[in-house]
Amino acid sequence: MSEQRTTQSSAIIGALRQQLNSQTLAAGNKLPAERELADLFDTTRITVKEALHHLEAEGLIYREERRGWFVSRPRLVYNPVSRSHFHALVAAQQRVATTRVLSCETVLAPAELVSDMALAPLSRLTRICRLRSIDRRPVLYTEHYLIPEYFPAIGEQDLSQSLTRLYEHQYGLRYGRSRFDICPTAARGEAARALSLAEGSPVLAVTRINYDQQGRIIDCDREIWRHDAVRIRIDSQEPAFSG
Amino acid sequence: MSEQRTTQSSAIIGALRQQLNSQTLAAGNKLPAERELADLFDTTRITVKEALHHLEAEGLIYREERRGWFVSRPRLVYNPVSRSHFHALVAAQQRVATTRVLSCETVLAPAELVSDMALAPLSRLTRICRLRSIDRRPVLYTEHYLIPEYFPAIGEQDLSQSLTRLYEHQYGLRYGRSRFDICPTAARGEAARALSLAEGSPVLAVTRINYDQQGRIIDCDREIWRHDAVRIRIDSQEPAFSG
DNA sequence: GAGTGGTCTAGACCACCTT
DNA sequence: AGGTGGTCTAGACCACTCG
Repeated sequence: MSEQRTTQSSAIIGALRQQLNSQTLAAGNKLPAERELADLFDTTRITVKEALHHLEAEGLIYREERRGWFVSRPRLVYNPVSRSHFHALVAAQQRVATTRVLSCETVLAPAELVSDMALAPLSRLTRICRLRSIDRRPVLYTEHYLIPEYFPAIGEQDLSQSLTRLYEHQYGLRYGRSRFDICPTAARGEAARALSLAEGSPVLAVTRINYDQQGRIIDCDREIWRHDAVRIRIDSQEPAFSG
Repeated sequence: MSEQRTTQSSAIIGALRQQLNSQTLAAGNKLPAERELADLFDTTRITVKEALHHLEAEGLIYREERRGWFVSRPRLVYNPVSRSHFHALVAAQQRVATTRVLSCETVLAPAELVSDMALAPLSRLTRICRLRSIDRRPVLYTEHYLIPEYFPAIGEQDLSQSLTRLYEHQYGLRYGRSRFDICPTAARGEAARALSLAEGSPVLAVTRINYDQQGRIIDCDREIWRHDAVRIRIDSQEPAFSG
């Protein structure tokens, strides 16, 4: 029944958790350096890291590469099904959103998308990469893959706005049904760098395949969320077998 | 543009990833012991652990406490909105499901549920804890909190079956709407022990508040999934602002 | 240049699982 | 009893960020 063996690292976790709960360490604050914490708790950096990784996994703190550890802010409540615009959603939760366009180019369709989007082999897609921040902290890296035929000259548009809105106003395309995949995994490559995450940090990947109102696939988007920055909330009105 | 600095740990990650892709290490296999890997790659256990944690975060391998590291099986594709029964869902994906009832007792309502479920302070709830496995591997720990008045003598029922079915057939209660929260976090306490996860391992928490067809809250359930065992898939038929 | 985390060495003892 | 991961020591150098 031992609720928790008191290891050194769990003692550190407990102490920090208390400081976090009592707001002594408030959202956005920087934690003391790992070496400083090691001195404070009279142990080594490895043990301190162990404790920090634990709190990171819980989402209470986060890292920025070589900058230090920080106290997480409340998670954004996000409903991928409702398609609310990112900036509006963030504003509604009293936070400040920014979007930075990283790139927009034509690329060979990645192998997994060829099958997911039912493309001809060696198809080309327009890829738009963006980085979105809340309160100046990067929390979401997105890649949109568009069928080029439907979106001529999209590179000349303002891509920092809602793409959903752009699709509709500029190209007359509205979403019909979509398929979402939500998958906990690890940050790698471009996404890790953009989010200033260490390779292998836990993230939440949301992949969406979008159809228009005629049932044609029009694009696919991959969202990589910092795992501690988001909570997905979905309201279902009627269960599948109620009728 | 350095795609990946070649640290020792990334070399180990690469080597293991290759073995995993080529099925040399096939799903369910046990990896060599950490000490053995350290010898193999001529490094220390800490560096090996670093690499293993990385692959664990990606969901390619998993740990069982003090038993070793194993190759993950394909993720279960799960749609929480559709409410399909766990055993049926798993069988449809050519896997074998088992359910073990851990406990069923009356408890004081946890503080967060008092507000989420709009209960009177110090209310009592019936809590049912279960552990569900796929192909003999525990992957899902669930806690159901029921309003006791609606479910008299539920402790005498067979609780290893679908509770949804039991609600309907035994108590005449059918779900109306529900609210889901999906949140990546870390395993703690009872859930960690039941899933034989180390405290702090990443998990996916799915919390659901269920209303019946008259709009009364009837129960709340918390699901803790091993993060590498599941992929959530939701098909949306009509976006919120299409009509 | 100072400070930070990222990586790494070469060990050690302990708690728990398997046989 | 022997093997495994869990925890820990006491350092070290490197790469990157920031002022």
